[in-house]
Amino acid sequence: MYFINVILPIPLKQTFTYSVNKDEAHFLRPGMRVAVPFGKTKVYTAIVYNVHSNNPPAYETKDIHQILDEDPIITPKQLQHWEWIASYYMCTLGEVVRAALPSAYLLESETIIVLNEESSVDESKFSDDEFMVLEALRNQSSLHINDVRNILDRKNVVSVTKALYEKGVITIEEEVYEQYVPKMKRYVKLAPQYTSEENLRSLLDKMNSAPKQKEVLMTLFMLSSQQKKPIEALALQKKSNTTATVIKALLDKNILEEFYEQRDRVQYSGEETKPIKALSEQQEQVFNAIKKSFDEKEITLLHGVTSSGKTEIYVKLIAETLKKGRQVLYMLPEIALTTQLITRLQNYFGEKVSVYHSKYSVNERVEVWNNVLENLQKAQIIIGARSSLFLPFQDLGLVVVDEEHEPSFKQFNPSPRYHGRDAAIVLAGLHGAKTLLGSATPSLESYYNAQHDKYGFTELKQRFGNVLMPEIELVDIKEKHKKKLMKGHFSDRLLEAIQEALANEEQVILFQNRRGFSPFVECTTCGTAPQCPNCDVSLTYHKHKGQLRCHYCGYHMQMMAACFACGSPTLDTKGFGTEQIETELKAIFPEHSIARMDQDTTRGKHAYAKLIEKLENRDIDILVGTQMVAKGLDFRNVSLVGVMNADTLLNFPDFRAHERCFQLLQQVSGRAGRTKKRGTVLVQTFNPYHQILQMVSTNDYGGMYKQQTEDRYQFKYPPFYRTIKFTFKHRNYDTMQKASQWFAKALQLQFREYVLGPEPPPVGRVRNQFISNVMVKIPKQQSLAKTKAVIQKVEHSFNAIKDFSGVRLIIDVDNY
DNA sequence: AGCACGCCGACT
DNA sequence: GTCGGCGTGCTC
Repeated sequence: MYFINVILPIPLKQTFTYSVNKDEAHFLRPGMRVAVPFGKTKVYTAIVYNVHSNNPPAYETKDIHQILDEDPIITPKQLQHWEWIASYYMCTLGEVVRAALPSAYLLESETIIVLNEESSVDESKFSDDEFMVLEALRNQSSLHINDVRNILDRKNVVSVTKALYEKGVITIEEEVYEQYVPKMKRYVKLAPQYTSEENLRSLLDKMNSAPKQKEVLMTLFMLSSQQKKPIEALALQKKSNTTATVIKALLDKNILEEFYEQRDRVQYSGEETKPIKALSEQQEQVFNAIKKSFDEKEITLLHGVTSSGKTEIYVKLIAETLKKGRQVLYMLPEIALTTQLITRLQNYFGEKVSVYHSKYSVNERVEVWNNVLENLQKAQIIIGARSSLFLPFQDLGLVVVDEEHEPSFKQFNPSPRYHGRDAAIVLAGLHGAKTLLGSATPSLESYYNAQHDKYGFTELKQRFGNVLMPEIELVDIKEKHKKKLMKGHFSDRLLEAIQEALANEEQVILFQNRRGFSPFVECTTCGTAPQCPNCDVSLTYHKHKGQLRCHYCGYHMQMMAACFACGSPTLDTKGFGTEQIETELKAIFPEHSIARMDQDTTRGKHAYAKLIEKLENRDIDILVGTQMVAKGLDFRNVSLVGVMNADTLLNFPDFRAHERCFQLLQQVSGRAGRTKKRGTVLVQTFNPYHQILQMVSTNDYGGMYKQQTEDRYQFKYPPFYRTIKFTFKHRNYDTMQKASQWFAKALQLQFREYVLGPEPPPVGRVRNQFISNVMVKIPKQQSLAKTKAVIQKVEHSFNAIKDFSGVRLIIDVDNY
């Protein structure tokens, strides 16, 4: 008797046991995929966890359906890493598997219905729906359950299919489709019998009557003498300037033979690689410091101001790692994964670079996965977003986490809620690889670790080529308002600066961290502001579309002409977003080209790239945008950056608001003056004396760090305490409230004053779900394992309470 | 997570 | 009286 335990890609804690025969048991190894029946109908792709012969006593095991792999596609190290993720972030292995594997590797069965030919059909007893399905089947012979849904235009089609099945009209099958389709390329070659001189000559003689075909043959000979590679059918056709029909004729006459070969979708076809640039003196020093610190420490933090040339240092480290024959993972936040950077690395490393992120198609991802698994040359360096840490590395030698402070490294939804940086550090540990964290504004936690000798630490203090850091000036708009020096949302100072930059033919970036025209609309007569029907927020006015929109659930409606409540037409907009800034700018600078960059204008596939290109070509004089403009844009000609209102960043209700504000403003400032000329940054604010803004203006990271760590210590936040956040969601307010209160109480029994809440988040209802949060703070000396064990016990009891069964509980470990 | 089974309101 | 709504419980 042989059994396997498998991981199913679903949020269930246990593995599941299936029976296999002797041959299968010998063939199967952990990390292979099998298709298994699960529940009454479904077939899932599962991962073999182990093979054994312990017959589970409590239930009857099912047989597996099919083995899907010849060799494991998941390495033992990966499984180990995934188990760490599951246990640290308190989720199931199945959830990790779902996040980790390219979706083409995780197929689920689909229900197919097929016409039963033998049945005699008494159509008079059919309902309309049944009849429609039958008609469709007569044309198509088989239907997906989804097709049936479309035909009947409704969601629940079980009753219809069931009825048809019972009448014996159809049979129902479950099928698993292989989703990954290798890309095949067609090649042609001369049929083998013509390889002898003699046959070939007589062939060519015969061909005089078919000059077109003869020409193709001659081209083929020419091409094969030039290159050893097989000849692509398409290339031949183009080169000999002919049509597919001519080639087809040659194939039909068996003069040519065709064959297909699998081809990589992701292929680097660039030029030869360039030698690695020599480092500046400063870079060289830092490079050596990093290597020295790697002798003692596993992790090193590189604090390098914007455009100080961090990438060159990474490149050199990567080159050294490759020399040792080890793989490199270069991780970046998704938004910073620009073509600019990828091309730069490809210039140095050519085809050794592979890219992996969510914009890649499922097929491309499978290919990168396989290349990494096989440790191929072209997968020596992986550049990717956080999900690339799930790839099947064989021998990782270096992990670079660039823009280490970026909050987007933390995944929130769906589970696993892991932090890309932290999970990458653990991965590096498993491989005995070194980790380099890089940032211009390191996260407080990483800087703290570096200060306390947990990480090594190096610093790049000057911008490359000694370009000066931009001058940052705070503009007090409270005073400007008083003195009536505001024009719309622009102070006279900002307008002046824009005019000056434009006069010098330089570009301007304006930053406003809110999209739309205004975050709410208010009736000046009765004070009513339209709210989202599904969420507890006011609707944002989008002037272009003439719509009111909810930024939480996507609800939208026509902008009304008069107040709903009192019918008065005296509507006023409150607050402002990028759209309003754009509108005002167009009125003030009608002769200049103004563009906007936010979620609304970068929705299309290439919209973002197009905007960047326009900016590069100087087709845009002023760019208005949200956070998006803060990331990775590297433009020589931007001399002025304006922050429309810094206060919204400061007043964010989060313990990291000040840190984030500092980081964001520093990042935005980094966009200004990347060439010889010193750039200017103007920050408009109502609180010019706010400590954080003062520190931004003096570029005082150290001061910010000191002040913020004091705050964090006092208020018991990271890096001094760990936090775990629990979120409760339910469409009934009372149920949600009771559930969160119950949970908080249960936790308080153990953790006492370290439990916060329950309290509602700033937006207490989203998509008709009421929300409440509970937070646990864990002192450094408290055992994490024991804490999580207690939490799991509480969770277990919670799930056993029937009243709370509909309440969604979300656990977020390190919710920052 | 799915999915089936089972109990209560709006339609033929 | 049925259809179909979603609460509840189970999955090797």
